[in-house]
Amino acid sequence: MGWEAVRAEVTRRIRTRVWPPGGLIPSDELVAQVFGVARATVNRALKELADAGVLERKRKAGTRVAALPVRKATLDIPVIRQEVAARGQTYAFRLIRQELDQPPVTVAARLGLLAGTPMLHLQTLHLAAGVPQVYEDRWLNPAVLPKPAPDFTQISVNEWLVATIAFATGDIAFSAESATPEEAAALALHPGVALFITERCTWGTEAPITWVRLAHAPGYRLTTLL
Amino acid sequence: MGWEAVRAEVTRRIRTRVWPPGGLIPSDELVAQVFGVARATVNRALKELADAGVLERKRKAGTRVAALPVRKATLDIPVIRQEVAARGQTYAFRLIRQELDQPPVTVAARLGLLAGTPMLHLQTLHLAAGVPQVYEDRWLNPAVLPKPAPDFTQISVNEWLVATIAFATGDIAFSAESATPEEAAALALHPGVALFITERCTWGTEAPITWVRLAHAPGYRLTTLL
DNA sequence: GAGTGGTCTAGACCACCAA
DNA sequence: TGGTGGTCTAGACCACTCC
Repeated sequence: MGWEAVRAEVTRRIRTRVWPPGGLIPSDELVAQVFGVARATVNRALKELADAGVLERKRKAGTRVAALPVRKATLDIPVIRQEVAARGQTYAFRLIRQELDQPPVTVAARLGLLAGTPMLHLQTLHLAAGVPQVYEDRWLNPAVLPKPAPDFTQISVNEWLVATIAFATGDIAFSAESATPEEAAALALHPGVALFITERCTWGTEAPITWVRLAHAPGYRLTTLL
Repeated sequence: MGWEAVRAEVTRRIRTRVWPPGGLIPSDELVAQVFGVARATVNRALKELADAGVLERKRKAGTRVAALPVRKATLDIPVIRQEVAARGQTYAFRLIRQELDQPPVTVAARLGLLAGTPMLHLQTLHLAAGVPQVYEDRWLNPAVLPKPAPDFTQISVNEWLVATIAFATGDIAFSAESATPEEAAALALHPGVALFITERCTWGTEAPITWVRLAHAPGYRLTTLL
């Protein structure tokens, strides 16, 4: 009996209400004895279920079946080039603007920078098979750039970042907004069209790195398994 | 040196290009010797990094630093009531319609049902502090209902499902769409406004369960840590 | 075929925290 | 403060897959 079998049997007992929602299940030790496996194997299985939101584990308090399980889904955030390539289309990007400027207060605040700090403002259009797909509005902390700075007309900022500033932390937000005149023009759409927006904030180990807003052309769907 | 320390040291070596993108890193065995820990500890740390998309592991081929790391983020899909309650607002819902009908072919196809199969069509409005938040359009397989059927004017379909049909699988998709006249009316908005759409498909162990489309009022953001 | 990661075991110690 | 989950170890066997 492997840890997957343990997980299967535990979920079966939960589904069939042998272990009802909100109820305590026996300790790892006891479960291990009953199932005839090592405690580490039970631990592995129950940890997995806890990560998935099915169980709640607390030292001393024991393991409890979640009353209202919060479903957790794992999203893949792909690099745009790969996403386009995966559909068998040719990828291209166009750097629309690149200049040092003062970011909006909202952006500076989100990154934790002083409002007056100048940042590199980059606007990029990403295309699939020649058709505009994503309009990217990015503010980049110039402090993270090497000297001389990379040529962002040749390598997209996004790809330079993932290849260079490895393993930063950050957060991400998804929303729906009507296309601004600027976005509509870049994506060749009518203003007001509903756009899927991805907004990302990234910090390195020492300094804020970048804030970016991606406006996806209509038809874009972010999907995942539940 | 615990597994978190191992993970930290490994990410440091990747960040500092000691182990460059695309390159092989030493075998678990060797890393364990060098770090002076058990192989299981190394395995735990490297598995974590592989799950996060930082490493690619293959038997015999070894462990490789991902060339273009695909960021993975974990989303929490909360029950609407909890989401509203978490903001300190009172939750309410209104069942707008409930009738047996033939689902659109797209819905039947997604669930893998014959096009002619009648399903329970439910439309629900979810409110926070009296203000419309989410318009829910749901098709439910009547085969999963007990007899007599629950009173969906008293308990929301969503909550009845999570409490009853435990541990189903499914998929979920997010997109942005302009409000249909129906949605605009229900949410008290102008037609054409950009709405954040969640579309979910759920299967039980034996039969398809439900297809649901949630239209979120403007301002809704789905956020997570990267 | 052989090297690698995946898993299991038995035992141990520790950190946490509800009782 | 004792019970519980979290982690580590040393050793073992297995499954996969590249060579």
